[in-house]
Amino acid sequence: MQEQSCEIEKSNSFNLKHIFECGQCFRWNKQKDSSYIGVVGNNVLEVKEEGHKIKFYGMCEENINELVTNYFNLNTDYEKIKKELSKVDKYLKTSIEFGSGIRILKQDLWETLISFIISANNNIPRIKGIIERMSQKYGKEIIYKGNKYYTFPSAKELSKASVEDLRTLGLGFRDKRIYDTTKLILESKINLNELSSMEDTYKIREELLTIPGVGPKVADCILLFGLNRFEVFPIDVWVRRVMNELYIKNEDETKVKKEEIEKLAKTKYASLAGIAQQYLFYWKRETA
DNA sequence: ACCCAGGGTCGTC
DNA sequence: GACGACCCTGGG
Repeated sequence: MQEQSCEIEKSNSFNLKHIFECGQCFRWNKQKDSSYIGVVGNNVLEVKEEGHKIKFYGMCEENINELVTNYFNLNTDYEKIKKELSKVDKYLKTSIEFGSGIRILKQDLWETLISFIISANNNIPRIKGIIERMSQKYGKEIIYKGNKYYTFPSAKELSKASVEDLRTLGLGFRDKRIYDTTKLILESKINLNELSSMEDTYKIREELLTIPGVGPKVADCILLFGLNRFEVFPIDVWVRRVMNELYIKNEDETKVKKEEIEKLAKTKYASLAGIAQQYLFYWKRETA
C-alpha cells in the first residue's frame, strides 16, 4: 500500500463528469477543486485534469498504472465506437456529443452485483448514501491525504451484517435481498469468478436472474458495468422514457413493452447497445 | 406522512 | 402476463 501516481493525455473521450455522473458508479465524489476521489478495490484513487493531462493519484495496493488502464478501459477505442454509433441516427449523434467523454468502467463484479440490487426502485443520491454507510461499517479503512476512506465490503465482511443491521443502514426492503445474496455468494452457490469466465452472455444472464433482487434490469447493469458486455441494453425508467420519446411515441410510456424497446435497441445499436444506452441515459437525465 | 418518484423486483391473481 | 406492494428520502 503506497502513494502512487500516473497520467494520460487529455482526450475528447475522457471526461470526469461524464464518466462519474452517468449513473454507472456510486463511489466517486466531486471535490472542491473539481477533481474526483473514489474507492476502487483496495485502492483510493484521485483523478484530476491538469493542463493537457489527466492525472491519477492514490493510495494503492495495486500498480496504479495497471489499475487505471483496466478500470477505465483505456484500451477501448471510444473514438471508433462514437464514430460508429453516430452513424445510427441524429438522436444518438446528439446524445454522444452531449456525453462525449463517457467511458464504461470495468467495476468489480461483486460490488456491481450488490450496488445494483440496492439500485432497485431507488434514486442515485440515496444509493450512494447506503453504499457509503455499508462500506464505513463493514469495509476496510484506507487513509489518503489525512482523510478516511472505506473499501466496499467483501462478501465475507458483509456477511457479518444481519438483516436488521442492513435495515438500519437504510436499505429498506432490499435488506433481505442483500442478506440472501451475500450468503449465496459466500456459500459458493453462485461463483462470480466462474460467471466472468463464461463466454455466453445469455447464460450468465440466466444465472444472474436466479439471484435474489436481480431482475432483468439489474442483470443487464451487472453484465454491462461489471463484465463489460457491451451488447446488453438495461432498460430503466429513463431509458424507457427516452426510447419512447424518440422512436415509439406512445402517449403513455409505462405502456410500452420492454420487448419492443429491446428489439429496437438490438436492430439500431447492435453489439454496442450498452454504450448507446449510457449516452442516452446521461443525455436524458441531464437535460430533463 | 403533503405528495411524488426514483437506474425494479417479487409475490399474487 | 398484468398489477400492486415495497423502505426511504430528496425535491417539487
